[in-house]
Amino acid sequence: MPPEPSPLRRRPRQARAQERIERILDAAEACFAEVGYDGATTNLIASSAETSIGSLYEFFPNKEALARALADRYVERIGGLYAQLVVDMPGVDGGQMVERIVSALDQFYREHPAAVPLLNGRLTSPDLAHAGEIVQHALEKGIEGIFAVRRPDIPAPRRHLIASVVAEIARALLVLADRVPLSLRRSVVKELERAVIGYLLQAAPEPDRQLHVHPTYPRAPSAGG
Amino acid sequence: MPPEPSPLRRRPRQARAQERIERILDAAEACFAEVGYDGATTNLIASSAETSIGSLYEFFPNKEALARALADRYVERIGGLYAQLVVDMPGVDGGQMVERIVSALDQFYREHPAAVPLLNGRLTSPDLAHAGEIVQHALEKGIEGIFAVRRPDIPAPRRHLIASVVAEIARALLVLADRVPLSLRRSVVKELERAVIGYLLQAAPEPDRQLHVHPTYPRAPSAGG
DNA sequence: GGTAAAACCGAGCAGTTGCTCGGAAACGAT
DNA sequence: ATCGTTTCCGAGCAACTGCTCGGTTTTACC
Repeated sequence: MPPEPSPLRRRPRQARAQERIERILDAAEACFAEVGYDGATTNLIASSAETSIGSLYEFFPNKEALARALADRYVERIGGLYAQLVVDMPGVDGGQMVERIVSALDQFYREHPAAVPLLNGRLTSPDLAHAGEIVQHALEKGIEGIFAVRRPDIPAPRRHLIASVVAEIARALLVLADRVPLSLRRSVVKELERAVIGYLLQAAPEPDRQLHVHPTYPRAPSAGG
Repeated sequence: MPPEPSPLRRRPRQARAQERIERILDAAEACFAEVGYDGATTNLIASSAETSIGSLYEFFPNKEALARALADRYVERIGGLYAQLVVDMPGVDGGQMVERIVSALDQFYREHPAAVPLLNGRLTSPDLAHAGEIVQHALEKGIEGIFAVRRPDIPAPRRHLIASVVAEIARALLVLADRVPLSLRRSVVKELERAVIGYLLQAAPEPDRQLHVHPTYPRAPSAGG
């Protein structure tokens, strides 16, 4: 299935052009993250990349192509994140597995804040439909892959549903973690871990071994290690 | 703090004007739900309400006022939903409590699909900041109120955090439930119940009595009652 | 019917957006 | 230095957006 032509209008021949393209994508990412896809005008993106609107359209045929190119970078990055996780996954217990998945997703969303408006907008904005879909798909596929290593007994369709649910919960709570005062950020991420662990215990209880459970919530704000 | 003046430019004196206002709000809700806030032009909303753009601006000073008025209707509706729940809450167990909360939120989002873009856009669109905030606040306050009845032992700040987390999880998964084939909708809602129950067990385990736990996931698609 | 207020209308204005296009500047090869 | 290609530029166009305003129609009251 090769319906994925390069979103570039023209392939760069010189190094400076390639660098400029990267700068434009970085600027687009920052602008999308700050004011959303609709709010980010192409002129703003160009000037934010310290280039001209003409140069932007020299390489990207339209605004949608910016989102697609960004999504391609994201898919690549997500693949790397999960590949790193899946290799040493058999050696860790359930609680650590969740911890690592959450940590990886946390890192991803922090390094690539434009992923949020991209995923959010995919339902209403035609421009973002495809870009958002492939990112969402990569996220779910990665979680499902890790989960499959531990739980090959669960039928694939249900595994996929569980992966989707985990991906959605993680996205929702990591967005929440970003709006909350910085001092509360870590505690929201902790809640996210609890939510995922709790959900997995309900949705896919392990036959014998148990996920690590935190039976109490902290009463005092002492350092939670 | 009275910074909440009527979002109406002029108060209607005749019944037909009041009806027209309602029609415009209904149309705005439908348009926001279908193409998002930015995508819904005021001209589209007007013609969708089978009225003129002039009539729309006769009553609403600007586009933002539409979102605010819609948010006001939502807050009112949310209050009603929760009030209905909280009265007979002491008599039900934890699992039923979650079931009712989820059911109420499910009903709310289905009857008011524009709440989703409204809440999503509140972080990036200045127009939606206030409208989204008050709806989000109403949702969290409602959940927190119900939860407070059952768990007065949990400190208020943590109760609020838990309520926020539950509200976010519910929103994320109910949106997911709407994109999935209709035949899968109920099963996604079921996963939402599992997620909330699992999260509450992890985040706020009850001293003696236990939330109702579903220890296995369904192997066959037989009617899950 | 007369009349003043309320309600309604839609062409069109000012501002913005995505994007084009003709030409200038930088580059690589000779 | 010369020339063809690649890169860069930004004024400005066509389309669209939120919104106005002068005027018409409907209503309530006499």
